[in-house]
Amino acid sequence: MKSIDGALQVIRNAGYKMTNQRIAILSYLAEQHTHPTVEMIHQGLAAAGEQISVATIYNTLEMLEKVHLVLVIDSDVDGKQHFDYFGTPHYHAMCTNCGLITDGDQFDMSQLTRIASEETGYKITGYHVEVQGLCPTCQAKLS
Amino acid sequence: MKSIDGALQVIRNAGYKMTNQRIAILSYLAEQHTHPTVEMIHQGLAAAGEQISVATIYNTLEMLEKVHLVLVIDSDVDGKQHFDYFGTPHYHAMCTNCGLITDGDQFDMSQLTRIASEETGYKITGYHVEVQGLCPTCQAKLS
DNA sequence: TTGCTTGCAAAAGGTTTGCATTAAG
DNA sequence: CTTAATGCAAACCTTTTGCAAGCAA
Repeated sequence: MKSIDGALQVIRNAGYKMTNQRIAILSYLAEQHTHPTVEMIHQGLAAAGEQISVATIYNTLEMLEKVHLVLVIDSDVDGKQHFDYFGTPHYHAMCTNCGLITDGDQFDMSQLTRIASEETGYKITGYHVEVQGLCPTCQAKLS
Repeated sequence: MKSIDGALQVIRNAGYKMTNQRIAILSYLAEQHTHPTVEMIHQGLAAAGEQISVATIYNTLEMLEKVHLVLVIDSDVDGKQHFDYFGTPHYHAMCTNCGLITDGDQFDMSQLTRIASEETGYKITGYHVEVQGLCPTCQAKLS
């Protein structure tokens, strides 16, 4: 489980106020090994006794994305946004059958921003690398 | 402008019927240098005198994605699906300000599927690499 | 002829918005 | 105090769905 101390610092430094809701959402994200949707966050917190409105969850996640503490993953499998509270650079593998999202870090993406910047002229601020396929469970299930 | 002959063959081989709507949509995609949304395709075809329902456009694009002739790009900037009728492997640069999507092919992604397959155990069938940032136009506009 | 494809319109459902209330700094 | 953040519910809008009619093969 990741610590959220550094994250709280980033949020304060960006000039945002610290609220109980933001701490709760961040704590929830830090202890998840999944890539939750807004609905999952909402229900997960509700199950823990924290009633936070979906509007606030959307607001908070948007803020967290702005300060680069979370990554948004649009799933074509379920059509929902999934959120990734990440520490180290990594790519995602998404199962086209069940929608499972798995993290990976063995692919070196250090050159991507440099090459993309040179080729397109963009001022690069982030990236997202994803592979699609069948997860091990679905491979077994469908064989 | 790309030829659609090969694409038509792929569609037939996959067992789909060939309709005027499908040919029109494919032709439209082939002559675009943008990454159109369903709405853009619908209006673009309407402007050319082709009235095709959005339901059919959605159906066709889903079919084209299944046979790997188009790529779906979920834009976080406008919240819509953009479609990419592609020939060669490439990555995308998306402008976080105006939503412009630019293609690039100078980054070698040949190892991505191999490494991802080994690391995650997925049976990889596709990938999507995207960088976010400010396009040259927006850089000038915001400076 | 067969059944995939189209098209219309309604429904769905994730996300956004307006505004009054609350609380952080 | 001042202003940002929260919460509720309605509104929004892209995408999906059901079903009747049309058209490839």
